[in-house]
Amino acid sequence: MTESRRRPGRPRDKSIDERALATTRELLVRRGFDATTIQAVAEHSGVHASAIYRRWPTRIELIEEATFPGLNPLSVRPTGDLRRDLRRFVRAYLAAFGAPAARAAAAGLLAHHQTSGRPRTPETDLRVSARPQFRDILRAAPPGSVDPAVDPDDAFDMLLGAVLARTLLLPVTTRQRPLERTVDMLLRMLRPLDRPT
Amino acid sequence: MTESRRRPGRPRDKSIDERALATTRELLVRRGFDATTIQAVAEHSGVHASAIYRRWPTRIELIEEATFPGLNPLSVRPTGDLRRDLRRFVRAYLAAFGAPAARAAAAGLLAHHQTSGRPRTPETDLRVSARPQFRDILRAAPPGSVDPAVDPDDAFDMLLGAVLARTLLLPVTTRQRPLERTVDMLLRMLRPLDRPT
Amino acid sequence: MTESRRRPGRPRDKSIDERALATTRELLVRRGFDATTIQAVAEHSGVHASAIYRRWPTRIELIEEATFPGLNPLSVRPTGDLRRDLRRFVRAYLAAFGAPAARAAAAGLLAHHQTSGRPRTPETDLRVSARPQFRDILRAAPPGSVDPAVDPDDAFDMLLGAVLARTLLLPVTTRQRPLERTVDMLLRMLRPLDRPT
Amino acid sequence: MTESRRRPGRPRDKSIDERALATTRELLVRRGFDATTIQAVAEHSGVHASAIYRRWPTRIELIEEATFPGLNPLSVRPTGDLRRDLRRFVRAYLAAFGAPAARAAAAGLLAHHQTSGRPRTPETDLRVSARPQFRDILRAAPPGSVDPAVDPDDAFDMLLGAVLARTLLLPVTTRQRPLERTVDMLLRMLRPLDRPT
DNA sequence: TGTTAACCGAGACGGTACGTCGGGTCTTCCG
DNA sequence: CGGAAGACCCGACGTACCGTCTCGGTTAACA
Repeated sequence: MTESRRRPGRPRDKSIDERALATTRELLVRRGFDATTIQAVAEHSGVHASAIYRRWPTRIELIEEATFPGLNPLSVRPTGDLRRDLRRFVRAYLAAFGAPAARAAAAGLLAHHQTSGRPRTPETDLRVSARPQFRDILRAAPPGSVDPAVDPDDAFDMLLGAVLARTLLLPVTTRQRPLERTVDMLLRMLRPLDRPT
Repeated sequence: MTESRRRPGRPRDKSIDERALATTRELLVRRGFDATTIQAVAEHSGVHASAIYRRWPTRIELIEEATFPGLNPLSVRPTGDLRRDLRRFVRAYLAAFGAPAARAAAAGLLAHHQTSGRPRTPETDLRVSARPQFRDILRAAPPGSVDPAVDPDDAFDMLLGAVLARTLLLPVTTRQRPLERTVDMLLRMLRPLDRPT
Repeated sequence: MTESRRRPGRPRDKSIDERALATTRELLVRRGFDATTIQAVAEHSGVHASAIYRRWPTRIELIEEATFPGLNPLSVRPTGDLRRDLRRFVRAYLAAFGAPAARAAAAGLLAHHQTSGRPRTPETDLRVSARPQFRDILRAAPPGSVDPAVDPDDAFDMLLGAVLARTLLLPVTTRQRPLERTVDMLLRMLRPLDRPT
Repeated sequence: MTESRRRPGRPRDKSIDERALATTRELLVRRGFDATTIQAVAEHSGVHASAIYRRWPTRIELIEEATFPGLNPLSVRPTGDLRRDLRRFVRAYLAAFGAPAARAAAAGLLAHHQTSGRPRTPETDLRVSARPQFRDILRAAPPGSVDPAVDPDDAFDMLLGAVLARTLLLPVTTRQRPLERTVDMLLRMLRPLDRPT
């Protein structure tokens, strides 16, 4: 209810938000993070710079909203089929990071947050945290398929790293390693060490 | 021999290089990538800005040399003891990325190179490529300890990602996950699938 | 009426124009043309350099406006009394060139325009052209006091030269030759060659 | 004898002086005073900048020597024919100021000396003073042709101004007013006021 | 039917960094 | 010692963004 309180005065033009965000993404992909300045967005979008500053206090926040808008877009309900769950999870995870604009922005955002000093947990920078979902998947897996000695966080770190590596290191145009190979690596990591007859 | 030919003209003052690079690293750690400007380095180091521009045409190149100077500092001769080799490898790898200045610079450099358009292989951005050494280690491992079905590059990508994640995501001051855990994960990935006799 | 249309956007702070111009004149007199840099004006006036660049694209234009602001400040209505008209004319002319700041700037401006290549008539450099007024004065003189054989432009050139010489050659502090002597020289030049009884 | 004392060490290469001066004049004419920098002279002449600094401590002195080398090139022995003497005098005077390089340099040199603060007499800046010669000419004129009431310095100032005006105000390429007109103006100034018998 | 508050565009404001260029001085090696 | 080369310190140049601000004019909801 508190949300729907109409503010007095002239309402904002929603189309301005959209045009600004779309142009931001376009510039990120075509010109890169450094060149995605507020003035450049203003020029290319036709939205005046002050209308942009009215919505996003700094260019960082504009870029953040343009690339990682929602807080947690991942919601995969585990089925119990470990390989299938992991595949869907990795796919969803990559979808967030894999969008060209997101890939172009990720490193810049990380660089900025490196020093911003505000309270940070590892993944909040990119507004994507999926640790709980990952744990749920492992918990739903059939007994014997996941070694209880493996710390889920350790495995998640490896996965997060692999996704980041794909995102940050490869130019936007490069052909990506097939997703299935990453899932394989995960399964290998998780399975129990050996199975005494 | 060809190298030692004295160049004509007044020789450069080596201490200027050192002071500039040291100050650059210091600023990266204390103020972060964005604040490590050429003028800031000039002020804090006492080196005049033009002397800096004479050596590094742009601040990016200054930061690169300050943080990832040599091309390939990793050289680990495999002993055949897989766990030990991997441990030394990961440690050496982390040493390159783990230095506070390097951690502070890495994301910024990646962001910049994202669009610089010049020919890039995945790791050249940070001037660290260790794929061949990694393959050597796997090759030297005793038979039966590494599953031949595992593509060494897949495993290396996971490792690189894990290192990157530690580097980029955590603030400089954060306590790191113990290195041994990462080595464990790697060993799990590599070992052959057990077959019931 | 068309003039007074309010321009959109935040109006310029008029006091900035005044402070910058005043400081420019002051520096010209006290430090000279070469030392009257935009940064020096910024420092001494408290006006930020970017506010100066917003108004005058280059320091030459700033100095021009500070020293020879209007296009044609001379307007002397001839009375027919030749000596009196000339005296007032020369006085007005000297007033434009005689201001200390103008004297300090004139040579520098001329030096700059020597090569600027843009379309130039002799006096436009210093934005002072008084040829028409001079001709009016001669035309209004009583018959017989001005030799019709004298080309007014020739006489004007001599006058302009004399004024320039006073302006450019003498240090700002030097005592000037009395104005009346210059008027005398002009009258001598203009009068008819001889008067047959 | 004192002059010919051979200094120890390698003698200076005279051709360097000439090349530097010639290039300086060329640049003055083609690019103007501001663009005639020491580095530009070095590049265009092939003479290294340090060789130039060894000879002329500042660029101003280089330009001075390149444009107004000798101290007093005017020496016109009066013949008593006033018009002829004046014509030769004006011609000689214009020859010094009229050379393209000199015309291009004059304003700049004046601007510089405006503030240099060292003891200055009016014409020393441009190293040309011809007041004494001018007085000699008037003195040698036949009685009755020069009004004794005219202060020779007043007349000389008018002449100097006229020459300066031609030099400074007109672009290097402009067609000049014929010299004879200037001589006429001078004669008009000088002749006695006619008295009805 | 006005108020009224927030919108919109335009653009000025104080700042900071950029990378270039010129000024003169100094240091090195070579002839 | 002269010459060539080039490093050194210093400071001005003009551009580009940053994020804030002040305007006049517009647009809806509310009184």
